[in-house]
Order: sequence, then structure tokens, then C-alpha cells
Amino acid sequence: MEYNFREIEQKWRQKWKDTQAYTVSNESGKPKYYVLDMFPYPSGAGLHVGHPLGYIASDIFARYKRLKGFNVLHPMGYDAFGLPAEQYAIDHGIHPAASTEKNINTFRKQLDNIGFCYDWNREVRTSDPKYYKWTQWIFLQLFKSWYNRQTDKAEPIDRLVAIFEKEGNINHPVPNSRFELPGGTGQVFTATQWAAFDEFTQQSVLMEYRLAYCGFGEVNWCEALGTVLANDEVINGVSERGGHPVVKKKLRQWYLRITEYADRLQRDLETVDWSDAMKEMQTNWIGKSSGAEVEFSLASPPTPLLGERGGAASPGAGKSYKTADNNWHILKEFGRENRKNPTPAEDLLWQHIRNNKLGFKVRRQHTVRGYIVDFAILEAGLIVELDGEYHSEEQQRIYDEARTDFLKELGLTLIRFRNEEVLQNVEEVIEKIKIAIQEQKQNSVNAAGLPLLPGEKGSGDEAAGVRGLRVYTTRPDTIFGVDFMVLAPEHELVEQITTPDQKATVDEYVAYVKSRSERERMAEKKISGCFTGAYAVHPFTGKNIPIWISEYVLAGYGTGAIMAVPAGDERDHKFAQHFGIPITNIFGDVYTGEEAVSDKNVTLYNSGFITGLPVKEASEEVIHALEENGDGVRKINYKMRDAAFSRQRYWGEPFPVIWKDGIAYPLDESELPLELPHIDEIKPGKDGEGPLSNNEGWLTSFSPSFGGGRGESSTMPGYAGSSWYFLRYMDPHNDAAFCDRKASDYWNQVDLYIGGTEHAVGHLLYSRMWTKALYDLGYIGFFEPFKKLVNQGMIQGSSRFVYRVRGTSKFVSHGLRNQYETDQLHVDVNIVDGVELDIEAFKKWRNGEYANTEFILEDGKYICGVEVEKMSKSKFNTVNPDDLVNKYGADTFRMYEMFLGPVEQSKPWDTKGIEGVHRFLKKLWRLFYDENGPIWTDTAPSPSERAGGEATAAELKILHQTIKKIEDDTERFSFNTGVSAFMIAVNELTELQCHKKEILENILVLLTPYAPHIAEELWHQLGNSGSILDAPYPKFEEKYVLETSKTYPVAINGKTRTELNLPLDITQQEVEKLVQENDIVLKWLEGKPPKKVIYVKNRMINVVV
RNA sequence: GCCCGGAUGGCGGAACUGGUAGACGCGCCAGACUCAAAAUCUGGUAUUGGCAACAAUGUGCAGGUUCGAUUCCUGUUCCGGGCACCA
Repeated sequence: MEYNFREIEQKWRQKWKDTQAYTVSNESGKPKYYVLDMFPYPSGAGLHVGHPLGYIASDIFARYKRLKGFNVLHPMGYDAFGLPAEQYAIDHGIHPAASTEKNINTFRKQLDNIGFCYDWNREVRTSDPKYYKWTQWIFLQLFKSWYNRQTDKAEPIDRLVAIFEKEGNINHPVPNSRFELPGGTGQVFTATQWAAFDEFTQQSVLMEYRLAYCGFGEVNWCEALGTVLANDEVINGVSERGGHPVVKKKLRQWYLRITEYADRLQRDLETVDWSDAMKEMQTNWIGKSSGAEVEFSLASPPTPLLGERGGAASPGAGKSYKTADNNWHILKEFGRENRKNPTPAEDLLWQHIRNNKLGFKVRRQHTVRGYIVDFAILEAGLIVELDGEYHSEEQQRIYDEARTDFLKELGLTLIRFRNEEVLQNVEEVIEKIKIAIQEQKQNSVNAAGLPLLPGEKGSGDEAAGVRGLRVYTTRPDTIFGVDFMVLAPEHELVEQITTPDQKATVDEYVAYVKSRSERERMAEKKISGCFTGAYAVHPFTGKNIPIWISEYVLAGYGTGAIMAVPAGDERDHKFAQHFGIPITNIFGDVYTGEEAVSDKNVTLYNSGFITGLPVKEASEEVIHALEENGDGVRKINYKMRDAAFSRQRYWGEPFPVIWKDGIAYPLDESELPLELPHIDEIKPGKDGEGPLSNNEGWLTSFSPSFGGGRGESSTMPGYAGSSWYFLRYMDPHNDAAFCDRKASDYWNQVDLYIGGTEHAVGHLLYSRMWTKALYDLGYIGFFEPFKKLVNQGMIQGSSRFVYRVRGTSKFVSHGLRNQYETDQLHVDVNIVDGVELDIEAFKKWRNGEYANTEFILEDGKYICGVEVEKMSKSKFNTVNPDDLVNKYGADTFRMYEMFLGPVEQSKPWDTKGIEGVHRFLKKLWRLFYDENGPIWTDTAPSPSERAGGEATAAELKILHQTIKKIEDDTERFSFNTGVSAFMIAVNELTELQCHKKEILENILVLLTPYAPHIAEELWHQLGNSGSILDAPYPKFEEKYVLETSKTYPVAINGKTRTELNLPLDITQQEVEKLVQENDIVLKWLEGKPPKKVIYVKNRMINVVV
């Protein structure tokens, strides 16, 4: 009886369907296990052999876990929203909903062919309104939440409003440091001010806190296509389709405030079982770095006054705020001492007003003309003093009054608080300070010309409103090596600081950069940039530093500006060399002048007060000095940016918001889902809006409850639906919640997640953030979605080529192609056997396009060229799993995909070896049947008449070795060696002519996860009932595989020369003796005694001569 | 450019914690069965030299550590993936 795989597989697929064999319940006494695949985007090309690699691996593991007694959740669905369907619609006029539906049906049929154990009752589709109702709902939760840095979690926005009403935002600073309250009054407001804000201002402020918020961001804009493009749709500044120019454009965009989660996303990586490479990629993406943000004042007025800074030799002379007289450095020492021993009240107030929290720079223990003041807000001409205990002394009071008068003469206002005032109600104190600032600011306009504050920024007319140039650096220690500053070309200051004579050059350069994608800018080897004509002032030396712009500084990272230290940074070094900027050496002999010093174990040189200090200490000193002077703050930065969450596209989830008077209002949850309207023709909207903007009727249709307004015309990105789908599988049909808390408590984290590394940062990071947000808000009970992650490698295509002789219809074989001038053409890999072209099939290919072709053969064959490329339809190198399943069966296909190599490894597809696996299954079959029928034997003599007696020791050894190997290999996802172990077992059992049911039955159970159809069939043939998935998993017993001796390799100087069979319990002395009696060893010893004999039990013996 | 992987016979790969390099399969060669072919079965197969025993070489490349390195370290080349609107 033959192995008829077609009949068997079809039969069992139907039976499993009929018996609902893979339906999973949320109620079970068994322990749970959740195995998940990254769900596919149903592309029009259908499934190719690369897709199922991960699915087969997870299917094996899911079945294995089920056999081991777990209640296994193993679902599947479709990531069905996305750009390709939309593009297809634009090109072919087929609606995305229709093409997606069609593609899903194809995918499903293909998946079914392979015999997966998915519980299809739980299928999800992200484009289904029943599903995206909850995507929208989660968006609304994010919109209605903010991140409380004090409790370190997301909380409802109502709570923030309550806080504002009580104390303003003094304890909860605005996340975005560039934010300005209306009227340019900084970032901090009091409860009174909050109450006075109008609705628009209040909502604008809240928007700055929401986890899902609206802001402005740059996109790749293609005017000719009227649409926004992805980075990889832009090549060399033009669109991939059509080659139209692409520029950056600022558009209103939705964002997710993922940066608030940066630290937790980083920290919690410790709690998951992912590969180090994967964790490292996430770590790099998050890009946590610590350093300092330094504010350089601008030299002003620009260039003409440069020479007027007299006394530049004395320290601090060039500082923009020179407020003390010649004794200032003595006083400064006092100030420094005081700073180290602040009173509790001083410290408390300082914590509330430092770091620009008032919107103004505050200096502490600042020297003013012979006096040390507690706090100085020089920009506003305000001095804040706190009483110490000694201030109650009468004499002190008189002194204080005298000082007040003196400061008044200088045009400064002094306000004074008692210590208790501060300690008891710091909010009120701050409110008073703010009010004083407001008042003083108005007055100080008149006081602008006072000699007290030479070089004060803001005093010049042109630079009015410019606070200074803020840079972020991870190397504050190199600050004495700053030779120039570099701004991102799109930095907001560029326009303001550029001098008239540099304007033309700068404008030209900015326009050039605007046409380049971020990736091009990062990958650029050529050095480009230009000088703005402006200078910044060094906070310690007072030296003027030229300000440049260059594309190697990115606007989105840090402050969009850097202090360039050529001696300590390679890119800065190249830049300086290229433009001939003199380089300051701050590393002494270590710096050769050839390249920047990257070594961090150096001491500094020529660096003022940090000369001679090592990097780390120097950094600390510099940060302290900056903070004391109010010129900078310690700062932790993240490379990660907030995630752009809107797309100017049609085929995505609509935003459940309505815009009215510039305010975004959330739709009521009862109105969800907000369904995507069906539109007949998808075309871009005006001014960069998405296609939905052409549908004015729809945009205004859901606004009546708001009394007008307009919906959002952009849609959510692809990752919206995929950021939470693993939760929906737990409770897929729930109409009252995205997932019942009971269900998510039961299934909890995904125990095993399998998918490609291409999602290393995007999808995996967003899912983690959504999970954390839902956890914070109390909707689920775990904060990491995927406990263990296994990355399957990418299956590449192996392309085949034919060579057409130019100008003819002749094709020449690969080996002879150099004798002609040829064009290389892709040929369908499916009509090539290895490298030999099936000429008849080729003639029929593409509807007989090559029917009359002649061939120039070598050795009577046409040999094709080979190249490894990405698998794609256009390269004719895709292989359809359907064809292979049809020819060899699903079991063969599954095992072959696994046999190709380690799951994690990328490799090109090659169908060649599949025969071997198919042969193995046939060989397995022949352990049960020969041409005449069943041949298995029973232990009991009757009734089968084929009694085989007890299993022999050799047979039991094979069985138990296999049990151990398969368990080990399956547990560590080494499925390729697992398949190999089955082959070895079958080969050995065949050799022993073992047909004993007792042995074979166990082998079948082991095989079930890998080849479920044949295992189930033979299991039933052996007379079992029920499903083999419910059979007990064989138990490994060591006693069957124990050995008493081992054949050791004997090496001389590490090179194996012979073997010795030795008992396992032999001692070192005995080994040494036996080794020295061995003929071959003696030959290599050449009469000398061995230097040493190394004996490692169970491993090897090495003789050192 | 930056980040993360990978490289072992003619091919896919094995060697799990530093201990016999090449398991298992493909391909190839030889043989059996057959009029013949397919299928199936048996044996061989890293390279070089040798009838053989055996010897030398050998895990991308160049070094290092070690009694011993595919495995650890340093440098380097090539290939693949990602780099924020492809999914």
C-alpha cells in the first residue's frame, strides 16, 4: 500500500474542520500557552514560500505544547489596511476593500493547504469596522490621557485638568521644551492663569500633554503627485514613481507621545526573552544618551562689534551678562560655597524654577556689583531673595534695605520671601515671582539701555526675542574645544541670525537640503555646509564662535544644533578640515592633527578649569559650572522621536475626532466605529490633505452634535491596527470592550511570538507602548506584550537568468554567453531544474512568447545564470507553496521548510532538496506497510497474527534517543536538526527491520507537530481513536540509552590521530597508562615521554609532546 | 553614513557550555533490479598526493589567546536586514 498523501491530507483537513479540532476555549483547567505569528499583510502577489517559514515553526511549537498538556491559543488574522492596496486602486481602479477581500481569500486558501492548527473562529482583520472600532477607541484613550512623570504612568487627562486648576503646571512641566504660552510668557502657568485662559488656549495646552496629540511635522511632499511619500518612495530627491521632485513640507500631523515611555521601553527590555540583537536594535532606536544642554548667547549686535569686547583675556569678560565688578571672582567663590550649602527653602525654590521652568533663565547665588543675590532673573531684571535666620537681626535688615536701594538704582527689582512662605506654599511664591516678572518685563523695556547689563541679549533690536542658541552635547568635557557651531539647515534661528552678506548663500544651501531625504543626509559622505555670518559666545572663554549650518545636523534630534569639537568628533573634524576652520587641540599629544580623538580614556588639555581632568570628571565639572552660571543644564536625551500617527491616505482607520475653531474634539465612544466612507475614486486632496478631504459631505456628516466642525481627513498608519491585535484574539467577538479583562488576565502575555526582524523597531516598539498605556490605564494586567520573541530569517529568491543574443531571438547558455553580446533576462525559476532550463516549458512560458526561439546549448543543455535577490513577482523568482503542496503534500512541504536550516537564518529558497524529505516520509510509511499491506507487529501474539515480540534494547535505545533529541530540538527551535533526527531514527529502525507498534506509535506522536497529517493517519491505522493531538507525549527514560564505555578520540598536540574505547569510570592515571601503550601514540612520541596527557571525561584525550 | 546579523564541501546545513569539522539531506559517481527508463535499494563522495596504509591542507581574510579555536579576542572584506509614510 502506497503513501497516498493527497488523499490522507484532504481527509484529515476535513475531519479536523468537522470536529473543530483546533477550537480553543478561554475556560480550561490546563495551563495556558499563547503562540502568535506576526499576521500578514495580504498582498496581491499571494503567499510565497517565504511567508510560511515562521508559521510552520509556530505551528510545530503550538502542537508540541498542546501535546504537552497546554491549552494553546494559536490564532491568525490579517493586517489589512495599508498603502499597497491604495496604490493598486489608483493604478487599476479596483477599490481597496475589494482587492483586500480577494487577497485575503487567496491567502486563506493557501494557508489552509499547509494544515495549520489556527483557531479560525478568532480571525481578525484590521480593516473590519468591528475591529477598528476598538483601534479608534484605544486612540481615544490615548488622546484622553497624559503622562504623569511623577507617578511614571499614563493617567486620564481630567486629572491633569484638576491639577492645573489647583496649582497650575509648576509640578508638571510641558514635555516639549520648545513650547511657548501665548504672549511669549514661557511654559509655566499658575492656577489663576489657567483659569483665565480661554478655551482655545486651555485646549492648546492640554494638547501638549496628550499621549495622542496633534502637532506639525515635516513630510516628503511631491507636488506633481499631489501626495506625501514614504522615505523609500523617494530616490535622490525625486519620486520613485514618475521621477518628480520631492521637497519637505510642514503639515499638521497626529503623533503618539512615545518619548514619554522611552525610559520604560528601555528598562522593561530586561523582562522579556528576546535575542540580544533585537534588544540592541531597540536600545539604539530609543537612543538614550546623557549630557548637557548648553545655551550659547549670540554675539550681538553681529559682526561690527566683535572687536569691542575689551579685556577678553580676563575670565568671564566676554560673558553676555557681566553684572559684577572686578572683585567678582572672589565673590563668585562665596557664591559657590553658598550653592553647595543651600537652606531647605532655597533648595525647594530652586528645584521649582531651575531649568527654564519659568520660561526664563534663573541664576542662583549670583554676584551683582559686589553683592551676592540668592536668585537672579536677569532677562527680566528681577532679583529674588530669601531670608535666612540671621536676616532677622536688625543690622542685617538695614544692610538688606541698603542693598535693595542699590539694586533699584541699577534698575533691578528685588522681591523678598520668608523661608516659611516658601516651605509652606511654594506655588504661591512662584505665582508671585511670575507676576513680578510680568510687571518688571514691561518696565524693563525702559531700562534696556542701562550700563549694568552690557551685551544683554534682547537689548539689540534685531535679536529681540531670541533667547540664544541651545545645543545638546554628550561630551560637555570638550567644551573648551568648540571651534564652531552647526545648526540644522531648517533650524528656526537660521533665518534670524544670518547676516545680509551671507543670506544668498544660506538660502541656496537651505533649498538644496530641503530636496534631500533624511536618509540621504545621513548616508552622505560628501561634506557640505555654509557659514551664516553669525557668532555665538563661549560661556567660559567668551570667545566668539562662528555659526555654520550643515545637513549632517538633524533638526529632529536634540535641539537641532551642536557645538562642534573637531578634536573630539570625527564628523566635526572632517567638517573643519574641509572648510579650513582652525582646530583647537584639547587633548595634547594624544591629538595628532590627523583625526579626531575617539578614545574616552584621556585627560583634557588646554581646557581652563578642567585641564588635567579625565573625561567623566570633566563632564561633571562642566555641567556643574553651567548649571551654576545658568548657561546650561544636565540633560538626558533620546534619539527616538514621537511617532507620527497620521497618514495623508485613504485606506486606514479614520480618526474619531472633529475639528472646530482649531480645537480637536473626540467623538463620543458611542459613535464608534467611525466608518471609513466608500469612495469611488481615490485621489489626493488639496494642500497635502488625504483623499478623504475630497469628501466634504462625509467630513461634516458627523458634526451636528458639536454644532458644526469638520472631521479629520487623514487616517491612521498601518501600525495602528497591528499595535494591539494580539489582545483582540483573546476575545475577538466582544462588542462591548476591545478585550474583556477576564480574557486578557487568562491569556496574559504572548508566550511565543514569531516574525521577521524587519519589524525590530517599528511594530514591536509601538505594540509595547500601547500595551504599557493600556496597562497604566488599568485595561490590562501586563506591561509587555511579547514574552519570548523568535525571529525567522528572510527567505530570499534565487533568480535564474537566460541570455538573449542582442538583436536576435536566440538564447545562449550561461557558459558560452561571453562569446556573444547578450542581454540578461529573468526567467521563471519554476521552469528551471537546478540550473538547467526546461526548454519545452520555456517555449510555452508567457503565452508562447518564446515559442520559436533557438538555443545555443552547452553539452546538450541550456544552463541558466543564478543570483540571490529579494523574492518578488517581477523577478520571476517566487515559488508558490501551493505547487509544492500539490506535488509532495503539506507534510513534506512543512518538513522541508524546516529542514532548510535554522529558522532564524536568512537563506535563498531552493526547491531542489525537497525530494529527500519526501523520500523520508515514504520510508516512514514503509515501516507500517509494504506493497501487500500492513506489516506492523504487536507485542501481544494475537489477534493481529503479526506478533513481533518485545522491543529489543537497540530499538528502545533508538526510540529514547529520538525522544530526547526531538524534545531538546523543539524546545530550542532547532527544527532543522529535529527533522534530521527523525530521518536518523527511521533509517535505523528500517535497518533493524523494526515494525513494532510499541516503538512506532511513540515515533508518530513525536512526529505530529512536524507532519500532522501522516501522523494522524497512521495513528488511526494502528487502531487508535480520537486525535493524536490528545495522545500522551512519550516520556524519555535514560536507562535505555545509558552507555558503559565511550570511544575517545586521541589527539597528539590537538590533532586527532587515533581512537581508544575506554570505560566511562576510568581514572586519569589509567588513561595515561593506556595511552602510552598505544602503538599510534608511541609512533608520534618518537621515544620521548609525553609532556602532558589531557583527559576530559566524555569528551577527548590530548597528548602534548 | 549609522545600527543589527551572516560567511563551514559542488549545494542547504551539523558540530548545543573551547574538545573527533562536515551529522542529515540534495547533487554527483559506481553497482543491483529492468529490454530500457522511472521508482526503489546498496556502496562511495572536503581538497591534494598515494593502489592502500597514511600524510599534508582546510570553517571569508590577517593576526592573537589556548594543550586544543568553526566556537573567545583584535582588525578587515564581502553579503543580507533596518534607519521613523512599504508592511
